[in-house]
Amino acid sequence: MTDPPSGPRPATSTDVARLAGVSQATVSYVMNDAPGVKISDSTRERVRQAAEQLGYSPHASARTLRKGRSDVVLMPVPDIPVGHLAGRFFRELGRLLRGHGHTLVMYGDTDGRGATAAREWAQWRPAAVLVAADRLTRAGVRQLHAAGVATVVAMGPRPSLLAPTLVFDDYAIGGCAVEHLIARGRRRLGVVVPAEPELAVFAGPRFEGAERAAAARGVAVRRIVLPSDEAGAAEVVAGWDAGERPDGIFAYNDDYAMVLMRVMQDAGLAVPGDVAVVGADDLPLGRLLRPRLTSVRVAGDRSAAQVADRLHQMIVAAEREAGVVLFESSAEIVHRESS
Amino acid sequence: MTDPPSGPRPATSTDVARLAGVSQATVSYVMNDAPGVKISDSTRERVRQAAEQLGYSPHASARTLRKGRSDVVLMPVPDIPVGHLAGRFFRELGRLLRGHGHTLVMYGDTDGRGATAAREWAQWRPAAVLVAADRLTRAGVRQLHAAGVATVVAMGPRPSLLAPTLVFDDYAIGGCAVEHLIARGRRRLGVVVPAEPELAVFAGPRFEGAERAAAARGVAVRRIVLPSDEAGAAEVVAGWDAGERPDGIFAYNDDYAMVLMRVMQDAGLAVPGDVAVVGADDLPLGRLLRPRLTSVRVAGDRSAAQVADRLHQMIVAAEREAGVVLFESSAEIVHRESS
DNA sequence: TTGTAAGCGTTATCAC
DNA sequence: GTGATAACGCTTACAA
Repeated sequence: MTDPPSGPRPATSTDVARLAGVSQATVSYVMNDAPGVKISDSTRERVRQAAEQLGYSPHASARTLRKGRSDVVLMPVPDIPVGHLAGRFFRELGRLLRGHGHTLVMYGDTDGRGATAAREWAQWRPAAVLVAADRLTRAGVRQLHAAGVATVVAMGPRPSLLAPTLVFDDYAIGGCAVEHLIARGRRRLGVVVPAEPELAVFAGPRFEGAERAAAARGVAVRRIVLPSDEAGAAEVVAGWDAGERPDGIFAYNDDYAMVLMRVMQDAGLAVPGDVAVVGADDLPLGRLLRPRLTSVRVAGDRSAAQVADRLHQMIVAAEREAGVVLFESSAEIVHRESS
Repeated sequence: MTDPPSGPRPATSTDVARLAGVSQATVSYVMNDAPGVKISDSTRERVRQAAEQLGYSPHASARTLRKGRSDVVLMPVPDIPVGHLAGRFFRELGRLLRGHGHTLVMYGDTDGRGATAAREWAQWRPAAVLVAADRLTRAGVRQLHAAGVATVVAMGPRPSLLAPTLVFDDYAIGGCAVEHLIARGRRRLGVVVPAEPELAVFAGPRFEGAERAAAARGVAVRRIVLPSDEAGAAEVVAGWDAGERPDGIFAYNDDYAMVLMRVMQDAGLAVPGDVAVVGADDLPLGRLLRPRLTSVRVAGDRSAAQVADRLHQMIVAAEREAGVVLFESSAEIVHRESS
């Protein structure tokens, strides 16, 4: 791949041993606080000093090779924009996993799935793989397990049949929004589906959830395919007849809600007078709009801390029961002025 | 760290060799398309088949150990929220680096700096490290080079003295905004500095850039420490005397600009009548506001493709000249209704 | 054209 | 308590 390193070689444990005047194994014992091995305090101290002096940093690959598995929790991420909840959640999760001796790594891969993708992830012999549920196949999971990956965790809108799952419940988001709209007396409901295809993974469940909740109350919903740019959105709105125009819209998320509100207002429609609008994700900016945007807030039923603990436990025990829910997001309405 | 893997061991190149009836070395040759080694097509095919059948995935750590360096481009990221430009830029960069055989990896680390942090990054023997300029020290860079890291790249508002740099020019952003405000006839200028301390890295340069540009035109700027929440921001605005109130404000970025606009309007101030407001980052949402927000758009002087190419070249050649600018963002005003 | 064998730096199993 | 020593899976001279 690349040329060999030039310049001074990095210090190895052998170098440390030489400097400290002990055997190489002793260095390893000291560095890892090996259990069941007694090392005198003086030796311990000398080794520590020598390591410090040489700027010794154990070679992660050598360790992984020897142990058969790294301490990495691998999160392969294609180009999907990460929502706000997820963003915060994973930052926190990463911080917490460190406390358990793991390192959360976002791995910029292609958008492949199944066994082929799994093979690439497996190269790194991670302790766990955290990946979108729809990128897993039975063969892929098998491949990962065969590669010594202790734990495969799926992420998706519902429990995966292939692995324990972090459930980000997009169905509930749609349902919550629609229930609110109905409670506010709206009956001609519209649900935005982004025109941008990369959002389909989230949009599908949000729409379905909305549809189901509406159906349960005997209300129909209409699908509104909306582009995220103002001009395109304006065209969509301009195409509405007064009669068939919705009086309540779940706009997929706050971003689309803002575009929609703007173009509807420009078209002379009052929000919420003529049309109520509900977004999702509860972006800080939404509450600054006129009218302030009603939104579905997505929260977790469990803290990132609990997920981190559980994940660690699963890695250690090599648990791999499918269908288990490690985390489930909950949806709740934040009622403001737009609905 | 964790228990050893259970179940079937992952297939090794030796397993593949056995199945294909060739030597282990041959497997390596075939898998890597080794240059200067002729392998008959039939052998090649048999090896390929065997690898496929066993679901063989080469052990990245073994490869790294042997070669002394991995193909990873490591990007250690603490909890700093990534701006929009940066987000898009790095997604693109990641995609492009794959084409060169590298893998961009976001590494969730602590927020340490200097040699200690470098030691942790060095563990992975990455081909390159991409990191915030202020986390680098001379010792840290030396440590990385000693660990065989071919290339250390800094990211910051100006060329680093320690490494080649991706310059995200926050000075220019502040300057651009203030020049615009002055051109629009504003003379009592305010510059927002977020109350949130984690933004200081960006806020400092943006403020300084604004200050310098103003000074060059004989105008003073006033520092406005603004919290990001509406109530806090409202308090700040309420504290202004009519006389000393600014007539033009650079609001740090679009987020703060939106809060500021909202609370100023609620306080009875007209935008841009009484106060002109300029944001930065040109968020899509800004143009949806009333009035539509003027913003400083941050663009690149070079495409991510060029940076990827250059970075690859640097890795291969182990170039490490400090002061070189690999990328420099440019700032340009997007004039809308708020100024 | 293919096989043999020497390491890469670490951890773990034994002797001492 | 500490020190040899044998893997771990791979790449790459060099031998055949």
